[in-house]
Amino acid sequence: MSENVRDAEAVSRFVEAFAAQLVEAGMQRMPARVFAALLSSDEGAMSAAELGEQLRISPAAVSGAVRYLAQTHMVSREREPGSRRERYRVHGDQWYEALTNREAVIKRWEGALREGLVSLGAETPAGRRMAETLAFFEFVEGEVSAMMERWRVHREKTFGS
Amino acid sequence: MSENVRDAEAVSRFVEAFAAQLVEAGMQRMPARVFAALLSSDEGAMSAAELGEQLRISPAAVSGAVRYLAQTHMVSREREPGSRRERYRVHGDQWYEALTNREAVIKRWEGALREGLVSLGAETPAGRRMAETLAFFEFVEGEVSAMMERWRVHREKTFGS
DNA sequence: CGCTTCTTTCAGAAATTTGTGAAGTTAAGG
DNA sequence: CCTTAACTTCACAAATTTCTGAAAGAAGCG
Repeated sequence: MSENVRDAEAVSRFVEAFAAQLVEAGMQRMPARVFAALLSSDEGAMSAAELGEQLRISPAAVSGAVRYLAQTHMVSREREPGSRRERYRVHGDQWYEALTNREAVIKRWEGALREGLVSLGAETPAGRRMAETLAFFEFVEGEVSAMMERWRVHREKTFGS
Repeated sequence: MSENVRDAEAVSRFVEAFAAQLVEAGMQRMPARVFAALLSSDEGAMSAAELGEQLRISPAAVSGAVRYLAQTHMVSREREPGSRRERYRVHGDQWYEALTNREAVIKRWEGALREGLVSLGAETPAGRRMAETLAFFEFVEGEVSAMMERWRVHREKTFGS
């Protein structure tokens, strides 16, 4: 066993373990597996064919998974110059910012809460509870962007540019 | 239409709309609906029978939903004194702290990442990427508790004790 | 104790979700 | 243009999840 050949089985174990956690947190199985595979690849990028082979899934499954991941900004698509092959890349920093972009989710929660507030009346006990919940989300929303700013600083210090 | 009778249809609209958002964010349907119903109730608490009637679901469905919600600390169970009826309550402040308890989720992600780091080797490109990811989660974990502290202060100011 | 009321468990029917093969679309490269 | 490689879409089979009715299990109260 050569030392610089990645241990395919160790990689696979990680991919499946990490994907399982993502699934448990609500992500669909295929996007989770594809994402984990990209995260653990040395280049941080793979082609559809490579993904299909490593994960033993059909091109259709790869296609569906990467579409989802691209839409949610967890990976970006790149065209390999001079080829119709595409590569899917996890951008070291971009992806966890995307994770934080549950902001979109929070926004929709806020929308639903605001409507409820209107139709139930702000002066009812239920209305007051919902107003406080809404305030919490608004607070969090503001805090998150400040936190990401601090992270960038912290990251710079720890990992260099 | 009397003014102090809650408009059942408006409540229902809110419940279903808010629950739909929770579902979209990964929560199961019944827990989401039950939770939304509790949130929009004036008392912030309902019995199993009331939940079943309002949501048009079986006792079995209520039972499953509240078990999940109790496990994840989104609601607490209370025994109605002198009765075998139970009430399920959303504690104004307790529940969104529970939401923040995605911390448990993050902890498990960290676990998977650490294992991957070991088996892939910290000195590989993939290893470095995972180390940075891990550092991000560790950073977030610390920030979240500080944020909740600030929220409590902010809440005090805005809503009184 | 036994009756009654409420809750939980469980097996299964129904609905939904998931992943595939196959056909369809696009675009590079001769 | 035509060929061919790469990706996407779609209909369907399989697997999984969800919710229910029915039966069993607790716990108050007489």
